[in-house]
Amino acid sequence: MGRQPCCDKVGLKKGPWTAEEDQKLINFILTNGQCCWRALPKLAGLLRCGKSCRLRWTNYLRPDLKRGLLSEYEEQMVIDLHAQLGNRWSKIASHLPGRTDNEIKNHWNTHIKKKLMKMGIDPLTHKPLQQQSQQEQEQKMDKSPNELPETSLQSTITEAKEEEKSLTSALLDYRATMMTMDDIDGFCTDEVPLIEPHEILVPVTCSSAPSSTSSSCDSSKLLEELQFPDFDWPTDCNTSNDNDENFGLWNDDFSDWGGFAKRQNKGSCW
DNA sequence: AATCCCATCAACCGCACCAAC
DNA sequence: TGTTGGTGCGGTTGATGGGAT
Repeated sequence: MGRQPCCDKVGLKKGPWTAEEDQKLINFILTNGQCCWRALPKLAGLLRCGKSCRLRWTNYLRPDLKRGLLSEYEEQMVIDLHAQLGNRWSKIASHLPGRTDNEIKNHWNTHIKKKLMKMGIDPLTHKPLQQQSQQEQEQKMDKSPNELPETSLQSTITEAKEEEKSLTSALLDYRATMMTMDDIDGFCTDEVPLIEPHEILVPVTCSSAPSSTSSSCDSSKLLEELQFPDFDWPTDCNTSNDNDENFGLWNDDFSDWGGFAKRQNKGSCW
């Protein structure tokens, strides 16, 4: 006997969220806290499954989310953390306050992967591609040393390797710089520390308007305009409401939101 | 101006994990 | 100890916008 589906899908809405749905969800969570996602849609008057609500909240509506592209520093952190943790996006995201696993995963697949490939780094192993292919070749040689034919391709490969070498050293230089920054902050990626929000100094270039999909457009407007009635906003944030980049300012007082979340989770489960 | 193609990212799906019983 | 239900996670899909032709 298989598992029950997370929700009976009959009559439930799918696809992009409307501003109205967003508002319902936000209002409900801010009033009641997050708890029992399965029951939430009914109680909040939403025709969505609990899973969908949770995802919408954690990936898009949470007020502590940073919007916009990842900074160079964040990107480098993602790369370093990925080297240690692999595709454990939620773990990686936990080191980048205001970023979601989904966001990081998407950014990895669309930007970082390509960037690394261009630099001659294998995004899976984080090793230089040439070194990897050499290893693979050696393995092949071990298996069948006489099978490798000398082809004209090899000279081309050598040229490509030279190019890769320079790219790789460029990357290593870059990483060394980043490591120096880490040293300054007392951050060593080997330890994979939890970074306190106040330690993150990320230039918020939120002019990087939130994504352009239909639902997000509606919702970003909603988020800008929305007043959260029962929510104790950090003062910094209130003072910056007239600024389109205000989401970034959450970083300054992220701990307050953490406290809020804890409070909400602790006490107010209906 | 119309169409095609590609990149991006929000949202979905299915499985894994964990706590409660 | 096994079962069940709730939640979290990672992979994948599909809608959308923008650039190229």
